[in-house]
Amino acid sequence: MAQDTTRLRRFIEDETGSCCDAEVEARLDALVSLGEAIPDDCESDVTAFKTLGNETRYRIVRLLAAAEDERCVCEITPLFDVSESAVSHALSDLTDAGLLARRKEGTWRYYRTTELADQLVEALDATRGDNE
Amino acid sequence: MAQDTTRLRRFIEDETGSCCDAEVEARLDALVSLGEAIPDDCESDVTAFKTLGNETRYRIVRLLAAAEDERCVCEITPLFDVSESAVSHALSDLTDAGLLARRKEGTWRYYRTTELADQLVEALDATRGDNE
DNA sequence: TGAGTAATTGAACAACTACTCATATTAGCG
DNA sequence: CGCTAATATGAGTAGTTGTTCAATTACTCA
Repeated sequence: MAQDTTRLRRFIEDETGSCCDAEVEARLDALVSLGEAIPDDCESDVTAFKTLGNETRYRIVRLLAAAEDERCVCEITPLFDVSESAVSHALSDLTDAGLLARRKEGTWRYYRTTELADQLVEALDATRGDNE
Repeated sequence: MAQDTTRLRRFIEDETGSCCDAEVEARLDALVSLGEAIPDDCESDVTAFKTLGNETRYRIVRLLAAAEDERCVCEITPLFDVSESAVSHALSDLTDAGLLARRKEGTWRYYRTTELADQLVEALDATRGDNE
């Protein structure tokens, strides 16, 4: 936001036949306030998406979402072709991103999906097959 | 999937008091088939998330989702602090990921969100504020 | 057809990521 | 306590990404 608006001015001229400074201003303001509809915690949204944008982490979430229940780390690890450490890192990142929750019981650790993860997975499945 | 299962065996012993090979097998199979509930186009899911996991791209999607209508590239560009080229790359990546659709009219290009993008944004907003 | 404009594309490179290996933490048990 | 097991954490590094700059395409109109 601090860019050249000559192209936008020409665009408005194209639409309306003419264009004064005030119109460019008004259009920009309207766009900016649309942009401001973006929630404050945009950063955490981006983090959630970024965290799901990796096959190992995404598959862990799908597994736990399908399970509809918590699972122990030792149940999850054998399903993946990466090291135990990599799975542990993945679980930890997912938890930090608010996509998984953890429970300890002795030396075992159980993970389950959060509401956020469930909603995102559901949103994806809802549009699956649609071509738009 | 091809990992050590000694830990899983001990886990089952812990739960049930004892554990034979068949039980370990059965447990693993159950977990594997949960894993197989993961859709085939998992890769495109990961791509969608990865693409939203960047602030520039995410904010473009939020903007267009809030607009509930198409917008010309020249309207979008001035709102962002990156180069025109970066916005164009972002729009292109989002389109490839199935999150935006494009329409040409003369030299102007219009972009709008797809159903997939709308659903994902909505899923996020639906859980906003929840602490789980 | 040629000048001018909107948008896209490709190359280059600093910044970031995802994994592995080694080590640390935490818990149960003799 | 000291041993072992389950998981987590940190450092290192090969590979990936996001941006910019420069060049290109695609369209309009005189």
